[in-house]
Amino acid sequence: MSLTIGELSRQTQVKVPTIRYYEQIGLLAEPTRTEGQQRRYRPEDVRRLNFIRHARELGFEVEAIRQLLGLAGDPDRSCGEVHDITKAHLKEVKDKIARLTALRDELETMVSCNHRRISDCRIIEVLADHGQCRHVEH
Amino acid sequence: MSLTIGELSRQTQVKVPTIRYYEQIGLLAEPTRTEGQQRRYRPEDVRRLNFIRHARELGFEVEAIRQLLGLAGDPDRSCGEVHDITKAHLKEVKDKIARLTALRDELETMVSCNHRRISDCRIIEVLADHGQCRHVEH
DNA sequence: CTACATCCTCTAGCGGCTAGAGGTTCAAGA
DNA sequence: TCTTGAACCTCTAGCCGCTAGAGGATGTAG
Repeated sequence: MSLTIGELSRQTQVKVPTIRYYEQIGLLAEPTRTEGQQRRYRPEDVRRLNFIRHARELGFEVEAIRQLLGLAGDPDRSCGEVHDITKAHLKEVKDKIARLTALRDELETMVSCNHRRISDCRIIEVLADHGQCRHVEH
Repeated sequence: MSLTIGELSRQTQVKVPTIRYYEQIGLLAEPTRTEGQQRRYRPEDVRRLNFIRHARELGFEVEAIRQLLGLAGDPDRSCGEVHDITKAHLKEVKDKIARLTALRDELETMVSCNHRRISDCRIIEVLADHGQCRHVEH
């Protein structure tokens, strides 16, 4: 019925030390313990930890997850705040994509270097002098 | 003729503690010192630090920059290795863009939540159960 | 009852900085 | 020449989100 930390780890794909870390920073509640002080988890903890893992995979910061968990535990409130957190995160993600796309274009230009001696290498030049490249300002 | 660490900082937009940190980890050579132990930089150091800063902005890791600097200091070698480092980095950047784009789409679906009570909120559901969403595996 | 996989706590480390304490140096102005 | 005070110095500790390892205890299958 109850799970060891290792079983919880296997079911959620979250590493054992990470589970303990989440408990330490208060993302996961302290589970019950056996007489020998080993942690035993309830099946619901799988769901909560999956929530955390998925949110982390999506790039939510721990602090944001903490907020989401707080809101999620209060089923009668409007989900406007949840919406706001997600929207803020979406904006960050879009910005990051824009910056990486500019970067990708710049790297692609750089990679067109044609293997002469270092002293002629465009990559080195571009890195040494920002003005040399068509850099999209950020 | 020589620059204080503050002037170097202003010219390169790299913060003073970061310059000292780069020296500590061996990215920047130890500069000359005044009698009172204050650092004095040569104009060439501006160029080297700009190289480092730009490479960092482009997302190169310190270790990669160390390699690039080593290669750049050896003007007679083929720049094939430089090319390889950049290409590997380009691949990473492309992968990151792909993952973020999938994430963006997922977040956009989530944001279409229509502000009812938390218990109906799609965002919470999606986070709680990975299977609910059309997630691009990575 | 034994073996041994898994668990426990605790501490330290990673990358890439950033911040602060507490003290010293340097250059400009009086 | 002296005095300010901004900028410098070193050192230590902290940030995030884990990850690794030491050294020892527990739990379960055979």
